[in-house]
Amino acid sequence: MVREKVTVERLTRAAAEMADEVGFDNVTVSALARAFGVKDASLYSHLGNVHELRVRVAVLALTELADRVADALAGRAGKDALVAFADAYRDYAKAHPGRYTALRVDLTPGTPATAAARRHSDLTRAILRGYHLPEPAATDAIRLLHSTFHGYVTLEQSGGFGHHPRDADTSWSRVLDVLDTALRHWPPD
Amino acid sequence: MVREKVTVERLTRAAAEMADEVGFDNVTVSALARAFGVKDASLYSHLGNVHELRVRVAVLALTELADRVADALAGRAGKDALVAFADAYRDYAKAHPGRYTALRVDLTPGTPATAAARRHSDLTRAILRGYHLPEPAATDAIRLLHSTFHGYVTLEQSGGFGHHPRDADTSWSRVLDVLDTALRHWPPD
DNA sequence: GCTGCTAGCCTAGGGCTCCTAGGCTGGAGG
DNA sequence: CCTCCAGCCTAGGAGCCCTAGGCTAGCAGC
Repeated sequence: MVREKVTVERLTRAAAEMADEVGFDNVTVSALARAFGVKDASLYSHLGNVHELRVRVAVLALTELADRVADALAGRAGKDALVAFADAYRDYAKAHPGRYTALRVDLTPGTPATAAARRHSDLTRAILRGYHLPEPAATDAIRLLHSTFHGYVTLEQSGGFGHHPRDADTSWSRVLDVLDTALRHWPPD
Repeated sequence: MVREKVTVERLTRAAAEMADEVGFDNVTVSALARAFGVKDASLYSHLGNVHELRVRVAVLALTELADRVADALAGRAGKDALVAFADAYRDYAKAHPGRYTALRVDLTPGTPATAAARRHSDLTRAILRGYHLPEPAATDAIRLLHSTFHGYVTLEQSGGFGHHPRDADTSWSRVLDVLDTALRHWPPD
């Protein structure tokens, strides 16, 4: 473990990595201090409290996820965009389970988290551009997409699909087919 | 607080109530012991460790939820069954946020949790009876439904829908309409 | 009724976590 | 050169999880 200069940014990144390795709930101020070769009390020069650390990891994750999704969406429309978004989302969650779990922390309004969350919501809305849904159907559709992606990834992560032989990847692409159809034939009113 | 005889069942129920009131993560052995007017060390005559307590609450919640859903499904088929299931699910999560959160604990196989989880999965499958989906489409459909319900409820619970004026109930019934359509026109193969 | 077992409480205490208070120091800026 | 302060330290309190070991009341068997 190379002993780096302690900064809030480095602490946040280290916490995110630790979360992916040992689980978000096992990231503690003490463990982080140990990783930096420093006493835990010392970290309070950089952090207000544990909650701030957790929120920082959540914002980091939200930002990274939005970046990936934005990349994936670039130049795509319609089902292409839907699948790219969904895959980027799911791949991120798989690659960074701890960071993904961090997204569940209470992001009380007013924090920089709100901005990151808005960006995320805007990106989800961008998927719909190819489907030409008017409001309020668009909002309902976004909620459906977000719920399904989040739910699928969460259940998969917690092993909810392991009891059945059907491959989770296959189900996933089937689910995306169905969502695409749903968006193309969204009921009026 | 009436001081009741301490039993595992009473501890579990009290923990579930406490979870709904102060959040699942704030249910501790110490707090539970205080509620029973007893020292925390005393609870270890009844419980092996905190994890056991959490799993017990999760199993309690899973069982209660399965009961509600089973009630809701009785005598219904098709979209009726779908909506009844979904509403029972969402209503339970709203009424018992702490218990619902408990369902996210790792239910390692082998525990009585497995049985409760299977019952839950069987009930979800019962919804599909009216839609006549063959395997493996049925499994994919169950995964879609479960993901969407779970995701929607989780996001709603964590305030994810609060930023937009569109009513969460309205979106919910729209989502159910769309899922019903999807199940009726599930793509072949 | 007496004896002995056990369920279920207790105190004591160790280890980890979060966090506060206050002290020391090395290096940057005046 | 001297001052200041960022950023480390030690000390310590409080809460939580859990173990070890002791006391007691009530029940079972004689």
